[in-house]
Amino acid sequence: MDTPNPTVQATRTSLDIVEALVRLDGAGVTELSNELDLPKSTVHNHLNTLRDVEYVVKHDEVYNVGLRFLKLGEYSRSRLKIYDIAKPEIDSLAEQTGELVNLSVEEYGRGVYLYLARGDDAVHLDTHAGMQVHLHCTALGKAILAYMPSERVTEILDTMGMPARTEQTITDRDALREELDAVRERGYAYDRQERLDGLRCVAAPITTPEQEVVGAISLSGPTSRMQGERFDTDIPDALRDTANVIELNMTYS
Amino acid sequence: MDTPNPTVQATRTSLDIVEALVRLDGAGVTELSNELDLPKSTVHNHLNTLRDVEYVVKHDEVYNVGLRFLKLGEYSRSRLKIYDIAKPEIDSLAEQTGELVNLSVEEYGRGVYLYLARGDDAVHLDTHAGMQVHLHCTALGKAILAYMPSERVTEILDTMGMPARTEQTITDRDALREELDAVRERGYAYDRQERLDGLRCVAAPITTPEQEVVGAISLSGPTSRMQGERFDTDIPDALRDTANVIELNMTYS
DNA sequence: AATCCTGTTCGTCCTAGTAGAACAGGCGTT
DNA sequence: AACGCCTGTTCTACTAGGACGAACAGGATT
Repeated sequence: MDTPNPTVQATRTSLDIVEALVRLDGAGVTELSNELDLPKSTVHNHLNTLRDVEYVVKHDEVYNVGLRFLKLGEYSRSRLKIYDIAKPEIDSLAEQTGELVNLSVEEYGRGVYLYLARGDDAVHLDTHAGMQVHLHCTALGKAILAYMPSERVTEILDTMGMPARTEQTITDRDALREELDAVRERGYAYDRQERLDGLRCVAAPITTPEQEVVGAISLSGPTSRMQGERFDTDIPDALRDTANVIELNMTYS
Repeated sequence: MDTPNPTVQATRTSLDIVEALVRLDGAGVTELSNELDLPKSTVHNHLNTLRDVEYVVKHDEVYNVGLRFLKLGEYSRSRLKIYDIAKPEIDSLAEQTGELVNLSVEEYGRGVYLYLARGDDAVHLDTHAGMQVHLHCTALGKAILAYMPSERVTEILDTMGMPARTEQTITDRDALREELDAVRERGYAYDRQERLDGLRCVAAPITTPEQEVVGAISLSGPTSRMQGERFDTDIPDALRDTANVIELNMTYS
């Protein structure tokens, strides 16, 4: 899986260019050529191709990614059964609590946000659909890790590492393992400012009847509102309720 | 623009494979090989590459597009200023009218839906974010075409044609030109079952102070509810109001 | 007017992607 | 239980075609 099998360099280059366009928020040929350390003509060829297939647009000597990606992105999300089913439940939980509620799944060892629902008092974060996060430093991630086979957890930690995001981030494997044990016992996971200072989250896993985890839902809020009974029981209960509804709808449809 | 300049074949192939994965809703190597008329090993190489860069996932011998596209798609949309600004206005218009309200822009001669807001009574259509439609058969499209330079309209009609979608679709150029004149006079466009039977839409363009069109908003509903004063004045007025708010926010921000 | 940016085109060399066949493993059938 | 028929994967060779560097063309800035 990590071994570089026979592979298509041109595809890598094209996608590198697309990613650079995102990173630079639009760019010209020369800029990309410098950024990626490729000859201008190569960059130009790829951009021509991407434009020809209508994946990239050009306005006034500035290239950018086109809306074909929107179509693909929407498809990549909607093909996941969990998205359709969880969306309305998450919406109502957000409205009910006023907070920010998220749906995410694991892909390539990272958590990917599928959908975010904002209640009236929801915090404003950098989170957005499609965003990737490390699993070890989020409630979502810990909820997912806790219900994964132990070997897969090891594998993920090996490849992704456990970088510190805040002072509170768990960076020790054994500590994380203990935390995951606790998550399994409780049935939900906490994030106490482990990814962002001032932010606390609670997350519940979504599993199949066979106890295979397919994703997680979480609720995020400022430390000020996330404490006491609300943080200890009310929100966890609400999340587990919602998770249960989603699980039921997943199995019977 | 249509001339096949020096171009990267491998990139085309990779994207062909991705599109085939969407079309087939997930597929195996052999299936793709048949669908695209390519050697199995070539398909396999591309899939390996796409998997290595984490754009494609594989579950049980079935390949599918991954969530990296979600990230790109969300970016491709959110980088358009009109999206951020129009979204809340459209949400409130949908809530207020109970119908389906859409935001779209033109790209490569087609209309692309950026966002859809559903009111309580909204019709259930095939429309989804990222979907592409012909401009000549939708209210959205006609609102956009009406405010485009005439040569660009000709160019688009030349490359895209004017296929009939229903009995009502305008398939004659002169008739369309007249319709576009009427749109400019009224300030909004109609679709009277021209794309889908039983569906009527009203659309208003979003323009810059220099009268350059940057997109359009539309409202769709069943013919039963889209008639009389509501269809003739109420909804058009509401759309123009919303469009004006969006235009103002676009210029002053 | 001359310099210094762009983006684009051209032509060559050799890489590296394509193609086809052979291999390996599961599943279902007989 | 052994066969055939699917998969996906690996291997090897040939040569198509993509990477590259330099040259070209057009604006803007000086």
